[in-house]
Amino acid sequence: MREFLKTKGYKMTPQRELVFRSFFELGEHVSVDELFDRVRQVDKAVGYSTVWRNLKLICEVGLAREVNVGDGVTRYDRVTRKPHGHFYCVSCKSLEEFDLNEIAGRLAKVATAEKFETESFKVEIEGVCQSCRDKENRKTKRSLSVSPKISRAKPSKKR
Amino acid sequence: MREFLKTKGYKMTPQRELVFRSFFELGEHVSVDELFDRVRQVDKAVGYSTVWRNLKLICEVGLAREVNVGDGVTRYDRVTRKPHGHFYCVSCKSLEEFDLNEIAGRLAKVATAEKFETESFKVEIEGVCQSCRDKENRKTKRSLSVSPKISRAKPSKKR
DNA sequence: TCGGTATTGAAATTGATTTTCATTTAGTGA
DNA sequence: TCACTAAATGAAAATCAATTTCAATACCGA
Repeated sequence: MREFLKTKGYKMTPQRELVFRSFFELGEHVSVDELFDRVRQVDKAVGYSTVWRNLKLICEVGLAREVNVGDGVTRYDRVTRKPHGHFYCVSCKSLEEFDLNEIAGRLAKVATAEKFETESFKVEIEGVCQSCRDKENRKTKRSLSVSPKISRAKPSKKR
Repeated sequence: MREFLKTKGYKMTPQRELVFRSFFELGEHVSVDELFDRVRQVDKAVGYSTVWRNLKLICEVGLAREVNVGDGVTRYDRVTRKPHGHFYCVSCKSLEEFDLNEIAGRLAKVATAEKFETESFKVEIEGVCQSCRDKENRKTKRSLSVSPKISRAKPSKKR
């Protein structure tokens, strides 16, 4: 890793190493905040911007990609050998992956047909996962819920 | 439209009508700012929040969807009969559509297999469109460009 | 070890999005 | 038509994630 970065003109620091390591430990769909929390568990002195910058760097060198599911927070997805899409559960906000093998091929074909030079795909399926659906069913059996008109509640957060 | 909204408990106002009309005139991938500008051309008195709220409302009643290409601005896409994906040109930031017919079918199959209740799909292909590629080619013939390390320039803006 | 450059951390800034609140208005029912 | 109530409006403020600034510090090659 150190060598890899060196060739690109970056230096290695303890903070950077910790951020990189934490990111790869956490795996998929990590937000800056999540990564920050993780890093802080090990070293309370690391600043938020350091985590942010290094996460960007991980993308920069091609080891991760941004993922945007429309809930207002950017997530970072490790770049793996296999292309994959995401199930995004609008209820519990969870993100699950599914294989994109065969679909990717078709997308590539579409792009080529349109003379578009593809860098990457993003495929998301939004909906409700099974466990949320089960929960919902149990609930509506008792009380008929009324949904509010316009609202997108967001949990608050402290840095 | 008026009747449609009434059944859902919403009132019709001149501002709302203007926002709705402007949105459908503009067509695809509209940002709040773009819509706001358009509305203002007709009526200088309409507030930004009114435009914003009514754009949300358009989504709420199912006539539009949010689209997020990761450039920091949410766009709103008219819901049409045909499912479509987007080409996002990372160079000129343009968004073009492509037909999703056959791919949508496959995605639906994947979702079903995973017991996921699908609400919608998002399919994006990121890359470089032909005209940008042409421009790029012409440029690099003269000077070898060096890309900056970390940077994401954003055009500034005034409300 | 030394020097130049990259990195860090705290705080400030940005820019989009969302909410607040006082005021106005649409639509309902008398 | 009139009055009333809930909804809508507009300006300004608040929020929130993302990004930049800047002074201090740490890497790493010579």
